[in-house]
Amino acid sequence: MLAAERRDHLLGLLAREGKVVAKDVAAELGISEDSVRRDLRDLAAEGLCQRVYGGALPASPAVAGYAERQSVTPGGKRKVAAAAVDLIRPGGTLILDGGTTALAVAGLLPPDLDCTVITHSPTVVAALLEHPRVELFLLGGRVFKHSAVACGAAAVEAAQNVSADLCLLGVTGVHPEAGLTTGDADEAAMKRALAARAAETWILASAEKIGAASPFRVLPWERVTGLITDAAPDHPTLERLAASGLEIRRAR
Amino acid sequence: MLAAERRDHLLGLLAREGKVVAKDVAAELGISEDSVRRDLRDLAAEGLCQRVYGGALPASPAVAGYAERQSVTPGGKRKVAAAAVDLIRPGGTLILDGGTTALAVAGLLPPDLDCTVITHSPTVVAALLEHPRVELFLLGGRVFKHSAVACGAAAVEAAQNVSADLCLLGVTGVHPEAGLTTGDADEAAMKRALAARAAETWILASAEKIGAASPFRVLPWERVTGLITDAAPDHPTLERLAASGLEIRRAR
DNA sequence: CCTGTTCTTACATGTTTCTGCATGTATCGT
DNA sequence: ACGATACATGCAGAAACATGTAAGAACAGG
Repeated sequence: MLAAERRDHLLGLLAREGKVVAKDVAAELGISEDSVRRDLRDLAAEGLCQRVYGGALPASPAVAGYAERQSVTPGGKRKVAAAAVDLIRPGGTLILDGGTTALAVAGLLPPDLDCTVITHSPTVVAALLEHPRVELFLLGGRVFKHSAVACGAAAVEAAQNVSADLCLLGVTGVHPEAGLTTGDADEAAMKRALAARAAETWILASAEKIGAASPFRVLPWERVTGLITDAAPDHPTLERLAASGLEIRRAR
Repeated sequence: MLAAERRDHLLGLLAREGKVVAKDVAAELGISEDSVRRDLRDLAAEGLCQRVYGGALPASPAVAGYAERQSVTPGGKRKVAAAAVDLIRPGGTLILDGGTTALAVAGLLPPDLDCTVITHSPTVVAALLEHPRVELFLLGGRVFKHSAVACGAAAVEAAQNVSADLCLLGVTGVHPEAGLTTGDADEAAMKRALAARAAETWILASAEKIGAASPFRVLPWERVTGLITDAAPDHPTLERLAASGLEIRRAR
């Protein structure tokens, strides 16, 4: 049992079950509670979890989503990504956000698709390096390590120099009152800047994001063309959004 | 048991089981743990795995994908990269080029090093995302897929807004007459722009580059602080360069 | 075929890091 | 307030690590 494995195990438990009890994990893995506590303390120091008496809870929404980077793309995100690919027109220009859903979109682009992809995510670039026809443009800036994208003033400024037909944005929260939200202020500003440079902006949000709210507002609904999700159409949040006129496309 | 076989075996284990425990592999293959550790260190320097206490874990897909595409990765690059790391001062700002040698530098940065890394390579960014203390700044622009770096007018312009203490550049040719050369004109211009923004510029060139020449000139010798290579000091090209006053540092 | 060189590998050393236990302290539930 | 549990700290043994060194294999040149 490598120390790094323990760490992953703990993060996995946090993501799956929403909590970690030091005593239980120690018994389960056959290690001392001290080691579990030490690991949790380290993870908390990195902002990956929140230490509480008896164990730990997932990190605050501001940094949540970091841990999921390692794991495989869940089915929901893949469905949403597949539906988003249908929006892309050959020969066009696409602004692609960072995050796992956008990364899934990159992976699903058909090999014969001829288009330009603009992104602030090095990960998306890496995923599309092998693509034979896509032209890549990278927006630079200070790299926000938690979500692995460029943001900040320089990145926002770089975004002013591009324009596109379509912008696909991921968010961490879609809420009737709070609107479209994400966990970091700079990231929110960057998404806003991206959306402003495209003729159409679609939001990609797998089911677990619907009804959730994060600290920072990304966009008002008026700036959004539509929403793609795999959540059931009768989800109360979706019904309210549809009633207010937002186009909602169901991924399946 | 050939060294290359061991390497493949380790990569296979990483892919199949998601981890490698140095002790176990040593017992399984009947070799010393030192050899396993050496191999893992080399693989980590090439970005093919991530070293952890007790063994290794798979590298992030973005880095592994790029590193795998490079056909030959001679051991010399690791030595050159290790020598380059010695030039980096804590708290300083470093401009890091793209390419496998620069990637090896990124992989060899000590975890306790506190510095800012500016790069136009998404791969380098991906390699340093896990680094706990390094601050990352990404220079954006059109992505040149062959070498996976941002270049072109936008990237050169972005480079004008940064400055650093040290710039580490890779080249594909080091030749007494042709000078420092590389295979793409835009890439050469980008390297030139990077070098112009740093107080010191060092060239990283493993042995096979010495005496070679590529189509496009990167920099005149006057703009270069020194050269790091693992080629023998009595290499005719190096002797000529040293005679003309260039500082040459031998990696071993 | 021989010789000197280089590279690789294994071992030996000292250092660092990890882990579990012991102690004393803080916090929780009753 | 009390006992029980969780916690932080210090410590010691163990494991992993880096480094240097020496023996052997592979190689190039004569």
